[in-house]
Order: sequence, then C-alpha cells, then structure tokens
Amino acid sequence: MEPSTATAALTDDVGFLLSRASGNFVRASNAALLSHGLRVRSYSVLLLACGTEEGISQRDLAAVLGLDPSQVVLLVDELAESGLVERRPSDTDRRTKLVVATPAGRQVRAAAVGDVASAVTGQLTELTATEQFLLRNLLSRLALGAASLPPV
Amino acid sequence: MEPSTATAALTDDVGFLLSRASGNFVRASNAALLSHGLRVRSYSVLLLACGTEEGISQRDLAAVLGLDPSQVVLLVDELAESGLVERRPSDTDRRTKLVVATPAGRQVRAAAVGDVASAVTGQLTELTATEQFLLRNLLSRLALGAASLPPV
DNA sequence: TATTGTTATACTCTATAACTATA
DNA sequence: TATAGTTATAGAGTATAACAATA
Repeated sequence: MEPSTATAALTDDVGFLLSRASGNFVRASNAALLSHGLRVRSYSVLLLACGTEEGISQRDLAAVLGLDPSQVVLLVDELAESGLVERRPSDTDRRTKLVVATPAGRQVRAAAVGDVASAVTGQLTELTATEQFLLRNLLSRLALGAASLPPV
Repeated sequence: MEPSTATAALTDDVGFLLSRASGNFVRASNAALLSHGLRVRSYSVLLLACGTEEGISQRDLAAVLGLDPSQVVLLVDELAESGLVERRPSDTDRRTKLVVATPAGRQVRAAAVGDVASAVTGQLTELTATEQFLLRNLLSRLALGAASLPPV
C-alpha cells in the first residue's frame, strides 16, 4: 500500500522512521516492565549492574547509556530505594561509587528479562531472522558512531 | 573494538540501539532547525502542510505523525502564531479544520529542508547508499507495522 | 586543576481525561 | 452516538549549570 506523495517526504525520512520505531519499542518494553516496577531506563541500569560482580561506576553507566551523569544519579537512587542495587565505595578511588546489583535486583532482572524479550520479539515479527541481524548491525553503527562506547 | 560482555546485553538490544540512534537524529535535526525557529515535530507538521494545496486536517496530521490530536493542536498553534500555517474551515465538514501552509511557511520550509537533509546525511555517513536504502525499508516496516498509516 | 557524584532547574515530550461543536 | 478539535494536567525524558569531595 503506497502512501500518497503528500506524506512521502515524511514516511521516507530515516529520522522520522527511527523516532516512530523507537517509540514503539519503548512503549512495548515499558508495558512489559510495568509489573516488575521498572521502566526501560531503570531496567537498562539494572542490566548493567547485573553484568558485573564488582559493580560499575556511575560515570561508566552514563557513558554506556548515553546519559548525563546527573540522570544516572536519579535512576540509581530509584533502584537503590527499591533495594535492587546498592552503591559501594571504590577501594581505589574514594570519589567513585560502584553500583552493584543486590540478590533481589538479580531476581527482578531474571523475572523481567523474558517479558522484555517477548515484547521486543513482538515488535520484530515483521522481519525475518536475517533482517533482524542486519538491522542490529546497521543500527549499532548509527547509534554508537557519534558517541562511541568506552570499554568498561 | 569489542564492548565487554558486561555491556553486550544492552548494546545488542535492538530497542536500546533504536533509542540511541533516534536520539542522535533528533538532536542533529533540532540543531539544524534551530536557526529556522523550528524543531523536529513542528517541522514535520509544516512539511505535511506544505504537501497539499487544500490543506490537511488535524486528525490526519495526528494519524500520520503518530501523535495524539491534542498534541497536534499545540504544534499547529505554534506554527500559526509564527505565521507559517493557517487553519481553514472545511467546506464539507464544519468540525474539520484544514491546516495549510502560508507563503511564509513554504519559504521557511524551503530554507530549512537542505539544512535538515545535511544533518541527516551527516548521521548516515557510516552507511553505504545500499545500506541506507535497506535501513529505510526495515525501519518503515517496524515503524508503521503497529499503527499503519492511513492514505491521506 | 580535573574528575565523580550530586542538586537544582527548566524545557520538551508523552499520556489521559474531559469538554464543545458539529455530524 | 460518534467524531474533530480543544483545554488541562501530570509524568517522563532531556539539557545545563553549579557545587562538594576527591584525585
């Protein structure tokens, strides 16, 4: 089904399509996370905190997530109040606070990860497995090109 | 450069990549539109208004843009106050208001479209022309799959 | 002097509900 | 009764600036 030429200028625009697609994914993921008491951003912080035993500094969290450090403070506050992560002092740099997942946090993550995966899969049903792989490749180059990820 | 396994769970996630890439595009486009007194959302409304002679109803604007009609009201208000569009009564349905670009609005669009294109192109330099075409195809199926576009 | 985390603030975007006038 | 537009409000996301503690 072809959209009329009047709307083609928009519907052909990569920025517009990215924004729409991203919104769809965020909404679906937030809906899946609702019953776990999380949203996409806090979930991503929890994921990273669960990714290490020693914890990850807030500065590194900000770099990986592409967020300002001040936003990370609020997200970690939220997770800490829920008892899902805790801040530990670094023994090499007393400025640094290492965010580490609690056992409760790891449980919540384990419970949520499948629901999020289902939500994402539901959004991707239009694409074949090959196309999904290709999309991930293309997007990673767009997403991480401007502000590349530091090795954490 | 390989990100560590600790961050792979995130950096492999399509939703995360979409969100990052979308943010990059929105920021770049907003920066390009700043000198024209527009932002991405008002610009997209202006684009659609410029796409027809007769004008486009606010309901159709909302459907094409994937926005709530109440948000469209504010965007059209903003453009109308700047003299870039005007609301005309429909002669077939007195509830409907047709949003049509003024000559000034068409001038602003003409002046801005190149700057936006440059900003988008700058974001896409990582990809070959073939990859850009492919990406557009994949994204359009993701973006418009859930809430498909009505023919306007 | 530079960096980590923090507080504060303002603006944009998103999501809903309720209302009016027309159909 | 349903639809197009409008008003209002609240929450979430984004962007900056300034500060204290530490390096």
